Amino acid sequence: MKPIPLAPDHFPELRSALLAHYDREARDLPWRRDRDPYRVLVSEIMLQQTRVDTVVGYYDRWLERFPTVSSLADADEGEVMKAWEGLGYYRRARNLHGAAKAVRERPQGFPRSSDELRALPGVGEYTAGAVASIVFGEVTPAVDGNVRRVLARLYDEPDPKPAWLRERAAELVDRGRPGDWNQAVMELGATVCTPQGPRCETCPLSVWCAAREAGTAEKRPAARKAKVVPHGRFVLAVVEMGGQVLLQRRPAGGLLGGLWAFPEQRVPDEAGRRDGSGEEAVGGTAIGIAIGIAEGLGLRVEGEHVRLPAVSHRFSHLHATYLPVVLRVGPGAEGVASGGGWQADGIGEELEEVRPLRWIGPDDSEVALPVAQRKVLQAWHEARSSKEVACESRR
DNA sequence: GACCCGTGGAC
DNA sequence: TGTCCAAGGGT
Repeated sequence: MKPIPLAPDHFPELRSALLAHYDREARDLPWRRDRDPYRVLVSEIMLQQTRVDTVVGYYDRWLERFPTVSSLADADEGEVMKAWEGLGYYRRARNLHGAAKAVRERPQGFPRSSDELRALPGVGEYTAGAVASIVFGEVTPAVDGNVRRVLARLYDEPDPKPAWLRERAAELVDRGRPGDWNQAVMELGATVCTPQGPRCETCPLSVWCAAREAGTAEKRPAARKAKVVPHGRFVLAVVEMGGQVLLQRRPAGGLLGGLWAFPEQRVPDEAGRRDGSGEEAVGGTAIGIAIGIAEGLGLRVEGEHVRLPAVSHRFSHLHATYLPVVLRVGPGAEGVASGGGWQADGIGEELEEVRPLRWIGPDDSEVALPVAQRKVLQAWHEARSSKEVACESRR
């Protein structure tokens, strides 16, 4: 069947076909149960660069803990980060928290237009369009990765530019059901017009699809060349005292910002070693570096220092190898994680914790830890447990 | 436009 | 095992 060249004359028929498909096949997702602006905003922020299956659990727990925009605005930042733990791109959590505070400060309440939504932290062009169309019925496009792929195939365009995508998406939006339309295109991209193995046989748009006719669907849009991901190595100071370890809160803004982690120091990477075995090249110096980290925190280490197995972790833009070293400190070290305070940063109204250090146990469930740090904590706990067992057996 | 920013699942 | 990449935003 030869496709019909897609002209504006065909838009009404195309819209009806996709909306009918959506009405029939749409997945039952938690954030589709109602059109509460706060809930839809939460879902859209969580869904940024994150799969639906991953988000569902976080979404339900989040709304249980922060059911309204004001409850989120009033929440402690540590609790917000804890609720986001494991979801990644942690700046989203702080931005969502900031957005809730911004909404609370608005006399008009929740922003009702895409332009106003765009002013909230963490809300860009896509998210503003999605919320405005879904919740408030604004006739505006929402171009995400799915929409980009669907349009690239529909027009057989190898390298669709943002401006071109915005124009195509805007002219196609269904005037009566803009929110359903935007979700329908995304849903099609996620379930039918997939990156690999698109199911053109079942696609309601196939009769208009130029890529299907040309046999180029799977090549549209053209793949971007993969970048080489650099490797980094970090010595971690696992400072142990009385069954607890010392964590430091990472500065907001950077990698894993706002989460708690073992104090670290980056060490030069061994050229050509990407297999994670390069830690041996550091040899005993890792312990010396770890001691330096601890001393920099005002701690005096004593007794035996033991290295834990290296932990490899892939971030989106960095392949990290962590070299954890367990250090012992004597009584009196509690003070490094107390006596801290809060201090204005002199710019905004936010308070910055002066000494973000704290002791935690192996089963701590209060602080938000990155996945790799959780692995190190677990390795420390297991090493410690096995040693205790060994001591027991000698008695 | 390029780069930074997490994680887990599919192949 | 390596590779891709998923309902992007900020700088």
